[in-house]
Amino acid sequence: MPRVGLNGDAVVDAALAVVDESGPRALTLATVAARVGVATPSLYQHVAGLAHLRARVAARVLTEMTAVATDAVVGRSRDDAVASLMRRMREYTVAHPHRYAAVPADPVHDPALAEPAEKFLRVFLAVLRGYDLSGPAAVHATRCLRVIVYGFAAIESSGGFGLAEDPAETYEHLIDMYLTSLR
Amino acid sequence: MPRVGLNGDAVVDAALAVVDESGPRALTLATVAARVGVATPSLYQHVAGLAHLRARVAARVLTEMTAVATDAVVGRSRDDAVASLMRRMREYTVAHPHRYAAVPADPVHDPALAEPAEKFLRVFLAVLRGYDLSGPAAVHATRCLRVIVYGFAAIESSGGFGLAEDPAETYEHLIDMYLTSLR
DNA sequence: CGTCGTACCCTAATTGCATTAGGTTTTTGC
DNA sequence: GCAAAAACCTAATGCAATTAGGGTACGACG
Repeated sequence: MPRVGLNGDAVVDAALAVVDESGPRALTLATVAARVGVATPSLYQHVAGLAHLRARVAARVLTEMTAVATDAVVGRSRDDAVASLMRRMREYTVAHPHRYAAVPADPVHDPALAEPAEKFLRVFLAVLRGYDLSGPAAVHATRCLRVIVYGFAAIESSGGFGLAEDPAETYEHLIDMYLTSLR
Repeated sequence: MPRVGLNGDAVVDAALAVVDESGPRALTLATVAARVGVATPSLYQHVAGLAHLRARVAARVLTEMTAVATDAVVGRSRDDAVASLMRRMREYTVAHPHRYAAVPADPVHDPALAEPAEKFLRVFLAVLRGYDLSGPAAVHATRCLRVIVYGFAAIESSGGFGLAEDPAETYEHLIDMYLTSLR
């Protein structure tokens, strides 16, 4: 019987493919096993179980988003950087709507996700360093940014904007709103 | 054998109790059945299945939120009404964090939820009628409001705000930000 | 007061998934 | 080549949803 030659990353790859195609709710060990051509229990050689696989998927997505966010802000500062960050985040969630939904709203609570989540947040904090915000003000500003980016992405990627108006335009309003509030 | 005398609403009541105590992910027919003192298959007399039960729970929550929102805005207008609406929505999600998470992000897609979701949205639209926004502007303004309320609630109710700063203060910033944007 | 029919509720059985246990075979390091 | 480790398998268990089909309380109606 030919051996597949799997490893943890390959399993996460397959899981990500499943998520992209059918959403996070379709992510089951059985589906992933079928996709990589292996019996379900064989996956336990590479991941500790469904919960662990989900965590690894989320970690992968967070890492990707951190890369996108970082790339969006290099060489920019203040309003330019913030607007670029926000637009790129939306681009990512539009391109991979299900992938986005695979990361829990509270990544910090999962020890396996704490580090990638931390790194992701750090980009937001860094971009706000261009404004002189005292300690607490920086926290509030970061949270507001996060609320807007997260809230918009969650609603848009689940098809929540039913009407004809372009969501991109709504998003520009939100960017304006946020930048104005930084004054 | 004593008969329980169940009905659809009682099942939804029990489901809501489960959600309140243990979150939406703990909502299973087995748990609900145990709570009302009945064998699992007996629930099918009153609800069509787990998916249907979830939809009914979500509808109940949406209806509740509509009542809260409506109450928050009666006798008020413009900034006063908007701020009151936002604060009351947060109060609700703080009081029932799990309940909030039981309604899907895209309620309009589920035919069973379309009507209560519609009614809920109508409150938001109504409160913005106090500003003279032309057609598309009203849509964008409603969406922005929804993004902020939803995003904040989602993050706060999942414990996403780790730091020491008071989330209420962050929320006031968001209210200010939004009201300013309406000028 | 009886009895009839409709709900209401049950047990039994099926299916799909996660997970554990315990083999067997391929690969790898020496 | 050979022993040990690693990758994979089948078999078995448990839990939840769902379907099928049978018994029984209870209200309506004679």
